[in-house]
Amino acid sequence: MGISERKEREKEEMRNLIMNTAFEMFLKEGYIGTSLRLIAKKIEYSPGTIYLYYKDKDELFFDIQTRCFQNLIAQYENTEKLADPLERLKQIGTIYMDYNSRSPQCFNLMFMLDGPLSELKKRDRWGKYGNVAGFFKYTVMECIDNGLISYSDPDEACLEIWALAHGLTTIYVKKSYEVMGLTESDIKKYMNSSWRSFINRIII
Amino acid sequence: MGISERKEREKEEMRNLIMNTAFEMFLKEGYIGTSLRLIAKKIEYSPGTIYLYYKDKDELFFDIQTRCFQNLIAQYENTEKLADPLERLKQIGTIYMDYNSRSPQCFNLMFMLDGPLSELKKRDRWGKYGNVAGFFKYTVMECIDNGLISYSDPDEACLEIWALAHGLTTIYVKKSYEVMGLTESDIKKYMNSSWRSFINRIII
DNA sequence: TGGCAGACTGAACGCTGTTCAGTACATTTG
DNA sequence: CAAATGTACTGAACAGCGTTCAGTCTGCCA
Repeated sequence: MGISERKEREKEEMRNLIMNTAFEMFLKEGYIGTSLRLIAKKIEYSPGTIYLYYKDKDELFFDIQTRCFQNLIAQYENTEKLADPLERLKQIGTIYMDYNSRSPQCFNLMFMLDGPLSELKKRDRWGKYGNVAGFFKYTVMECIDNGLISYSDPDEACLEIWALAHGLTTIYVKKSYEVMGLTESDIKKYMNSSWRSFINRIII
Repeated sequence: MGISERKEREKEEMRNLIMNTAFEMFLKEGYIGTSLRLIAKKIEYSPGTIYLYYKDKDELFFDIQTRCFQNLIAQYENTEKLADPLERLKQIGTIYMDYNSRSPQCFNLMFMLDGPLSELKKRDRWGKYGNVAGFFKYTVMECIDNGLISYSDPDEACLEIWALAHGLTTIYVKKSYEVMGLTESDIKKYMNSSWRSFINRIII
């Protein structure tokens, strides 16, 4: 059945076309700025067509969110090779803040928007394997097991360490540092020093 | 000129009516869920009327955001009386996380939405007096001056301490803890312990 | 070659923020 | 007191949004 296979392939290609176009537009304009009508116009199809490939906007942006997570994971390619868990932990934070600062729209979609995130939970994508959280938790546990950081509960350790990096990133991306009268260059500098100082505090 | 005064008063009352109604609806339904048309319907006026009192939706929600900040400030009424700056610092974090967790929509408006925040900057509301940031910074500086916490740069100290509380709150409000496979009761517990443990780490 | 299945369209629905010509009433003026 | 002015308000209209669906068009199979 070569024909049905070709149709399957064409369907896949169309989904990819929509996804790639949507992702590109999303990076520039964000979630709200990327309408299905504009995506349709860009790929020169009618708005209704997108609904033949995606149930609704949420489903499309769920896939975009997944890609954002994959991109984040990809940043850790070289980090995984590091033998020293503490060194790994340091880099995880640095890379996390760096990637999210450079891709604020991805950060928004992954952690700031309510919609797609709840979808993520339903679909149970937070598996143990191959995702960022798992890698992070594994590293933290290794640090604890080797007596490198002063935590006993891995979950609490993960949350606290993540919260700092996440908080710094959020403050940066949302420009909340303006509340404190700081400039963008201030916070960029402080993000690095704060992360270093925090790591030093938790090292045994 | 009693008439013009009455008109002034009526104008003020109308603005308050819009604001109070909008704020009430906003607390329940959030920024996106609160449309000008629904506000207009609730106060039994036409949609166009709101534009006689507010330039646009952003300006209205800027005022709502201001109220959110005022409410946050109000939480610190008793805290300001504390003589011990370290005790004050502890409470600032606890109250911050508590208030924002109980009023997630306010938290969103204050720190997650892009629009009104940039307006805030333009209008220069981040003054030194009477706002949360000022009180926080003053407390941190007092801690440093009295040799209570191991920081030298007040700005870095503020940012790092805030980042932790802010990160924990963000993770809670946005339910991002689900990424780590944690439940809501988990994070509630960990938010308190993480804050305590962090404070202990920075105490000299 | 006729019929069918699937891809696609584009108008339509109800929603949004926003604008503005027109109305209706209160106040000021002649 | 009547006319003119001013202002508060309306509601239809515009352009955009996500979404639906009757209808069309085309390529495949019998």
